Amino acid sequence: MVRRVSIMDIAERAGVSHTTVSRALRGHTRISAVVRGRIIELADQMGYVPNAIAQSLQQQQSCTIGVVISDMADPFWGEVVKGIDAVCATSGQSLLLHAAAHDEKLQITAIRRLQRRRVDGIIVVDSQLGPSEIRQLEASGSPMVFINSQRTFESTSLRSVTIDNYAGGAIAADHLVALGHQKVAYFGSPKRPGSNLKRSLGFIETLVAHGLQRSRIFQDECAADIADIDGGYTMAQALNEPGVTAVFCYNDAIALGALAGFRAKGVAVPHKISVVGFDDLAMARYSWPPLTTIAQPKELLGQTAMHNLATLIGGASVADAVLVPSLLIRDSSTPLSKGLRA
Amino acid sequence: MVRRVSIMDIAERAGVSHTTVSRALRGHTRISAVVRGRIIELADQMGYVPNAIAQSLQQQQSCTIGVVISDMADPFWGEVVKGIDAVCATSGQSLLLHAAAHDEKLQITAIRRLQRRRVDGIIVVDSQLGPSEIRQLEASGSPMVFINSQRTFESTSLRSVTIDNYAGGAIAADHLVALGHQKVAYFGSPKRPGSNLKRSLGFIETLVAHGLQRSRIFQDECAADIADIDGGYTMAQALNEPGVTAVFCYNDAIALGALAGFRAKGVAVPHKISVVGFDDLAMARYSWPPLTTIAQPKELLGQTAMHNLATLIGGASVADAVLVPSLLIRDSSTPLSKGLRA
DNA sequence: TTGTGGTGTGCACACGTGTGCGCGTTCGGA
DNA sequence: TCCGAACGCGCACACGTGTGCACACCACAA
Repeated sequence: MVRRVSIMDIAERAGVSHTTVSRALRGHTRISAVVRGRIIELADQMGYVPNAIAQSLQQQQSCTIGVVISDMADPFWGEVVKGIDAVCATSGQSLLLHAAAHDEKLQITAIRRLQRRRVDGIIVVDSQLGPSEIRQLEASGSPMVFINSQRTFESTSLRSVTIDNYAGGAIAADHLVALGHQKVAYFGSPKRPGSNLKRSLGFIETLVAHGLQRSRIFQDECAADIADIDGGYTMAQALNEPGVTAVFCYNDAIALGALAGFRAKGVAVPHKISVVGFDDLAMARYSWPPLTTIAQPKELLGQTAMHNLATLIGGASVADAVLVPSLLIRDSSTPLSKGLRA
Repeated sequence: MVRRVSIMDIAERAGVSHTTVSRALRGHTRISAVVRGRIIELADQMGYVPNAIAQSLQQQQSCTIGVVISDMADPFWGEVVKGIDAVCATSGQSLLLHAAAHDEKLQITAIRRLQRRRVDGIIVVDSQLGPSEIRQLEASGSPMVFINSQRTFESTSLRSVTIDNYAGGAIAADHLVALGHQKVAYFGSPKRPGSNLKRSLGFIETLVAHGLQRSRIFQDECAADIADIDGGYTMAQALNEPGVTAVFCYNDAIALGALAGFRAKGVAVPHKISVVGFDDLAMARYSWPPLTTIAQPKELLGQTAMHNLATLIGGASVADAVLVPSLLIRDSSTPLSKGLRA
């Protein structure tokens, strides 16, 4: 930290007390115009840069938001953070970012570090914390918002913003039924049990509501210790239920892997089998074929979280937010009749 | 910022001065074992969380690194930031992130904000600052490292980490020549004139060195006001030089657009034309066909930048770093003979 | 002349932490 | 017994900023 000019330095040069300098620069009313003018000019000339750290200490607020993210390089979370930042920028907040892979200990450590830095609030994306950790965090008193957390919780300082996973599954089911598919599969992931269950439930129950028999809905799940994309590849290879003409995947990563798996197997997508993903990753547009998917409003997710966190910091209360995903039709899903003709 | 327990509170409860508490917690030597034990226990029991803001003020260093990034959602920069964070995490630093789109004013504003926060150093990724702004920043004295900046500069506190763009272009040329291509094109972008020039120069001069005539090297450049991916699409559509069998693109975004453009035009990649990109975006793996590209070591870029910045902060001097890209062969490029046979 | 009210400025403290210096105590050796 | 050294701890200050209160000054009216 380079030694920089302080208001004391300016005060000395201007022949006044640091109090006057502080007031002049912050636009206090009862300062004579000439003194204010001289101080402002002097500050500019001396290259004064206010010390936000000292201000934070004095004001008891840091104007900083802590964000805990599982993987910095994940484009999905990148867009969420973009949404968070957009709101922060308007309110003059800064973003303190900490990575913490999918590990409870690491996440807790990251949160503790942010609390040491006295952030005004914390946003945790993709949290996998258990009930005991959450209780512990609640005691710390920091306002927190969890985005797409796998658990729900009841507390005054802890809130969540989630996507409606059940609705997402239902939308996928509606889409495939509308296309005429009669025998379908769900490719799940055990790594995020909460959302996986809801997506599959929304999918299956809606299919049943449309009159499909449960015996015509096949389910598979990849191993927990491999990457989703590899899991998708494996499940596509392993799928040997005759007559299955459509697959709904837990997320786009699995779907992209499935596309590769079906291609390697010689099964044409979408002519032989339709594939639907979830998330709308940036790369879903550029896969072959471009992926039909249930799109999450990623930036909105971040914006909403930040907005609600600001409310929490302000001392007011907010409700948990649930955002609805939307169907994005591309080329990896097609009507059954057309598929059979091909 | 919630009111939290301070060392004064602990001191009061322990019946000692805050000095003793501070020393006990920081592992000072000349503190009796029993007092230290009691204080540590008390601190734990009272839920003491050190105030990093006060520590920063006292120690005159914030243990915080500022990062200015053009677009939070850009997966390329996501990986770079991941590299930065990896090094930061080992040294206990935190990351203060500010977004600033491709705009000199915004970038300067972001840097000023970080300086107010008294970050120990700043990393600017994808800077587009002009010479006058850079001179201005130099005067501010903060150690800074620029990643893939479009300009070079000479200063003690400013350093750069860049990819060897010329070498990247040369590698692409070597690859296409080795595949037997005799007439090729370069799809450029005017938005980043510095790196665009170097990539094209490395590409063209190497081709010439391999004996190719300049008249057999076709160049195009997209408009500055559209997205790269759309530019790639347009250039692919517009390409009507007969006999061109390979295209090297300024980056993967243009290459992905070109893939779509050629597909729409009915030109098969790679059978009729080979396409090579630059960057190795995550989605380059999942395009159709998977994209051959000149891969940038993105995480290494971030790690190196952070490493050099730490050296700069430590008061030592470092040289500018230049990293070499590598060829990543996928399916969008193929030998000429095979292409003609197909 | 005195009282009143407004204006401009400074003193002193607060925020939470770390540390140089000094003081009192204890301990060991001569 | 005495003295120096080591030990254990607190005072007071520093870091840079903001603010409640008090004070001096001026203008104006009574």
